[in-house]
Amino acid sequence: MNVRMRIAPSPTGYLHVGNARAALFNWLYARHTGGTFILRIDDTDLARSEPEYEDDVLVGLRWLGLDWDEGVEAGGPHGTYRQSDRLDRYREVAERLLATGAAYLCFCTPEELDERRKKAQAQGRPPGYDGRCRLLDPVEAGRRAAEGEPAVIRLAVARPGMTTFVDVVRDEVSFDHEAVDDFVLVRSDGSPTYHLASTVDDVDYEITHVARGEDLLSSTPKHILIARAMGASVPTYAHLPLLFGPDGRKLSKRHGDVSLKAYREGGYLPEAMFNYMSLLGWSFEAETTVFTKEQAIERFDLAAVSKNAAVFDPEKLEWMNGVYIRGLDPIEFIDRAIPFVEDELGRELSGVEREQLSALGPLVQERVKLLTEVPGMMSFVFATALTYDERSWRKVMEIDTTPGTLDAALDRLAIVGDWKAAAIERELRAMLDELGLSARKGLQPIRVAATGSTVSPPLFETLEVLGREVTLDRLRSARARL
RNA sequence: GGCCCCGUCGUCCAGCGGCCUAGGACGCCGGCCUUUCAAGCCGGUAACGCGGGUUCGAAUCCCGUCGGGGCUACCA
Repeated sequence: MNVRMRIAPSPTGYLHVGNARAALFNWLYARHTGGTFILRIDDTDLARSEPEYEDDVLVGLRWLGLDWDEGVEAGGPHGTYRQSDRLDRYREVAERLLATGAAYLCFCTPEELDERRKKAQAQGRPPGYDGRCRLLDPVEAGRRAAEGEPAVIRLAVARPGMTTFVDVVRDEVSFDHEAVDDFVLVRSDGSPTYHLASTVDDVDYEITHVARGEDLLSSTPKHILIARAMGASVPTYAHLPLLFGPDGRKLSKRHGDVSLKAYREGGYLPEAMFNYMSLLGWSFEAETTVFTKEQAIERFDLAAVSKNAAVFDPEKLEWMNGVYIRGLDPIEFIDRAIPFVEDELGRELSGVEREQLSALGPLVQERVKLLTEVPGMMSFVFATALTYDERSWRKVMEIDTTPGTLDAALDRLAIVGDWKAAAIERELRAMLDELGLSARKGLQPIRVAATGSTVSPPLFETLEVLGREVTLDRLRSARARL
């Protein structure tokens, strides 16, 4: 059987990391099985759907490296893969279910339903719809609807009854139909509900495996019932553990950054994001946490997905991002970092500046966890008038050996023959000997003078990149400021 | 309230009846290295929610209990 899986986000907001994780698991399994991965846009909620969000979904998935074989922008045998283009189809299915008696018209008003629900809940009964309109004569009901009386279409759920299915991650799950009410398929304005649209699409697109968040577990009997009523086969379901925020609740906006976009712009590498997210509810192997996309595809299995919810841990993600940054080819690192530097600078870098950046690149690369940290770590190179970090200045410039150190450094650096890190180091170490200073004490003033901070890339290389003129200039300025 | 799901270090995972005096990773703490900061290396901290069974033997199976979560819409 050819595996066909889909991810069906609603473009009502930026791509959520929970959805991105679900997309990732679907993609991994599709790739693992040599199946087909499909991107469908569930935009039945016309009021809240925005093109900007749809765009963000596409950009986000591509950024993560999740390519789709069918769907929006990729095409395929099923049209546009957008629910808003299939309204007629949902209507058609609903009419047929109505005709076969699998569904019925309901004229209860929202107010009545609300009232009855409250009462049921107060009495400890299942709060769902009580099925009252099911008793109506279909012909009579049809006439009322034709006359314009507002009506919804509900599925006639078998009662008594029970729906049982085997969930790939949770094994067998059953729902007594006591708790599955005759839910709405089509609203009184003629629009399909999520349950109808999503299930019809899954059937029409011949989806074989539905892997989605556990929040949809209790809706699954509804989807199975619709598929069966359509005379279609039921896909295999896999309900993925939910992603929690640090407070142990479903990850949502109030937890801060829940959009993938925030991570894309926050200096994270897609490889790291991919790796980290794949660990939320799954493990590559007991002792291994860092692995490639290919390795993940090779080993991924829905049946091995964990049942318990996972807390999204930003600290571990950041650590992992550092691992991936350090693993980057130096050229690649600079290429990826440059946009962040230019963004911070508000202008493009010149050729010379790019070279300086490249020279310092490998030294900075192993010191950052996020690409967004690069500008802060390199900006001193481009500064025309250096600003000193106040704490750094107080800590090392206001001690009594500093003036002498700077004077000595100035003298020695002026005569360094070949302005290279090795020569600079030789000269400065000789200076330390002469002054009887430890490297720790003697080099810090030079660092602060040259970079403005006690924290910087290694000093000798840094001075080499700055060049003799700029270095001497900065030492003089600092000396004058003492 | 009803239904459903879940319960191993603070967090993410490993464990699927004996290999467990419970393993890895993040974090945290300490040390080494060191021109700062990182990185790296070494070491440490820390968990089977609880109570009953089943079994020669239970983190692993069963029941209960407690706890957490999800759903409960003419949202998705």
